[in-house]
Amino acid sequence: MSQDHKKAPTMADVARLAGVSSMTVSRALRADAPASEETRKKIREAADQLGYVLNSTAAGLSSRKTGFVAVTIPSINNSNFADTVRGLTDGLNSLNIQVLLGYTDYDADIEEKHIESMLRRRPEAIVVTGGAHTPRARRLMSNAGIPVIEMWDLPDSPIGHVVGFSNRETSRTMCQRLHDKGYRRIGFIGGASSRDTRGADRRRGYEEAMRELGCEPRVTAYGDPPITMRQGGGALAEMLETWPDIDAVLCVSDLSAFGALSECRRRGLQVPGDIAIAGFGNYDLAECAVPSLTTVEVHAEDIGRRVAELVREQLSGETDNRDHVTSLIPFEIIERESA
Amino acid sequence: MSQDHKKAPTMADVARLAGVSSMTVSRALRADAPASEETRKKIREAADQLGYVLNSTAAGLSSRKTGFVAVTIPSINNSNFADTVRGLTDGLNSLNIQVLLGYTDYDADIEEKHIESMLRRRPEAIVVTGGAHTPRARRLMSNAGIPVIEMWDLPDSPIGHVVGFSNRETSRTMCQRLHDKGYRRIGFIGGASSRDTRGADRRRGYEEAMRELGCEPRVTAYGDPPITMRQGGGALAEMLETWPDIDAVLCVSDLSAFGALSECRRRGLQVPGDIAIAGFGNYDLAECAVPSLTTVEVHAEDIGRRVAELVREQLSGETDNRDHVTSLIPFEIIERESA
DNA sequence: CTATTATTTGTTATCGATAACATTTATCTG
DNA sequence: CAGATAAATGTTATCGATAACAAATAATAG
Repeated sequence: MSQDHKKAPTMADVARLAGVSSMTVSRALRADAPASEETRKKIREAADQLGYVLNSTAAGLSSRKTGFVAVTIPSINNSNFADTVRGLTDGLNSLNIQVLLGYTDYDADIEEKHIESMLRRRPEAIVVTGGAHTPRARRLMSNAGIPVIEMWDLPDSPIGHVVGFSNRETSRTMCQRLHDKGYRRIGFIGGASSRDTRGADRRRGYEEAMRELGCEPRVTAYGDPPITMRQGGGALAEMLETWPDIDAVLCVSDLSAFGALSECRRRGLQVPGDIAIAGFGNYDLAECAVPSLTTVEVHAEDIGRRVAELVREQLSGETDNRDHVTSLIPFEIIERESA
Repeated sequence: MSQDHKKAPTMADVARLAGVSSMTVSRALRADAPASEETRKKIREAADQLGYVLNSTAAGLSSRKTGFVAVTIPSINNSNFADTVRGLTDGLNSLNIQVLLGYTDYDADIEEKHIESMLRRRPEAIVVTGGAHTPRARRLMSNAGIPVIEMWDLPDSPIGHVVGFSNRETSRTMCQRLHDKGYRRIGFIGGASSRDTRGADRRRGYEEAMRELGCEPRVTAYGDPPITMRQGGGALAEMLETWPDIDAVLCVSDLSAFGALSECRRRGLQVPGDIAIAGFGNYDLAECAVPSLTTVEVHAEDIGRRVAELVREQLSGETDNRDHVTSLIPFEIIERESA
């Protein structure tokens, strides 16, 4: 139970106890390195007895393999990104590579800080969300000499590989779908700032689609990203104030869509009778809400899995980061009750 | 744009360019170490020019300060834990300490694996969720020679400090509240396995309270933890099958509570008229749902902040881990429309 | 049974920074 | 302005492992 007192045993300590050289210990504790089963056992016992835990800081310095990949996502508390991280983590698990996560809070400056401090730890690859970075962040990543992957977006000038989809296209498609169903006075609810670049892209797609369809765009920008459920409700109220005749609302995410839906219920508005509502992300919530939400499924976990694959390929030298491979992860519209 | 080719510049490279010793570079790049403003500037310029990024792997090996804390949480996609991580991250930020996160998926064996691989990286402290660990995990943490903090629970035999609350008590209190409101045939919806020890504690609290109140406990265990919204709906259906006369349901989390709520809506049951529903966690969802959910607010972010404080105290030597400080974070019942 | 090859183990140098100590340069004091 | 104190910089050893090379031991072939 004593702490801080005795310093942690080192490989040399284990070697001494087992009566071998520390190089043999190093080898015995690694699965791939050659060592006889006999000594392996002996060494494992000695290690156990001392409570030895490998110091991967030292190992990393020496071998130049730190065994982790740096990843930044905008928010920890977002089902979609969580799914991506899960796919990524699972995919890298088999390579014995861990994920070091940084949350940017949709802020490029925070992202830059994270990127820098993560790079200090010498990750074997870096994965970032989106294509909008500070110039310095771009430079840092480009010069790091490791694979760089941007995900969840299709940047105009990618740094390395890309795994994502067109957010613009998702809302264009959804608008088209709403139009096909006969809705004409379609509004858009999203965040007030463009910090959430994917949200901003969805809005852009909406505006383009509306113009192409000959409809007037009606945007209610409300709150800082990520726009919450409650803000979704507030936004709907504001929207009804401005355009009382609205007949459908496209929301930047399922969360705001649910907020809007709840606001409708409180006001006694029928969904989709009086107003249709569509979301984005296909959160659990979308399926479970009453009425269930029409939304966009983006296969977030697949994004993570595909990123993991690319990381693996690049680390094993099969691919070069300069190839700028772009993996499109297809999205799909999930039609449910709300629209 | 070239990668992999030139190896990253080292401190020695910067020193050479700036015409000083590498020790001076080391000092100049750290805020606390002594160095003249003049050389600082000169060195920063040289570092910029070379695109130098500190290698904190090497720094950590030498200084025995890795600048991060290991944290395990059951699930990344859980609003409560996300809040705790936010509080923790923010709190440690001022100390320039990062958080390395591991997700255990409510599995003690996975937790053990994470703990081991995290300890290899020599964190300056380790924070784990709950008090249920494998014997080996306990041993590893005890022997690591670093502060250990268990959170979100009140373990019977804590390893070091504890920051949490009694999950049992939350559901006892909620049961009492429901009873006060006149409900008597109160059911409980939770996961089928005891892997989620906090969920199991809540169930235990429910059962105790029911017995004390002279009511029969009615538990529907459904699905692996964490029980989802959809499973909450399924559980409610099952519960109504078994006990059609139920008049209130206490759910292990707001997610399952929302699922149950939706199921009620689909069946045309009034909430709280026909059935009252109470959740746990005070997710955004709870406030936004119609009807809004009565639930338990546990101040998850405060837990994280308090953990960060304790880490700071221990690293600065103000507290000793063997003191076994327990910080109780008070919870509260949020009464809303659903019960 | 010797020569040859494969397997296992050991030795030494090194990864890139910082601690600890030594030295030089600047600043202050009477 | 000498002597003492403080501030800035340099030197050397070290953190704990692994790579690269070398040696010893075991296995195989002729």
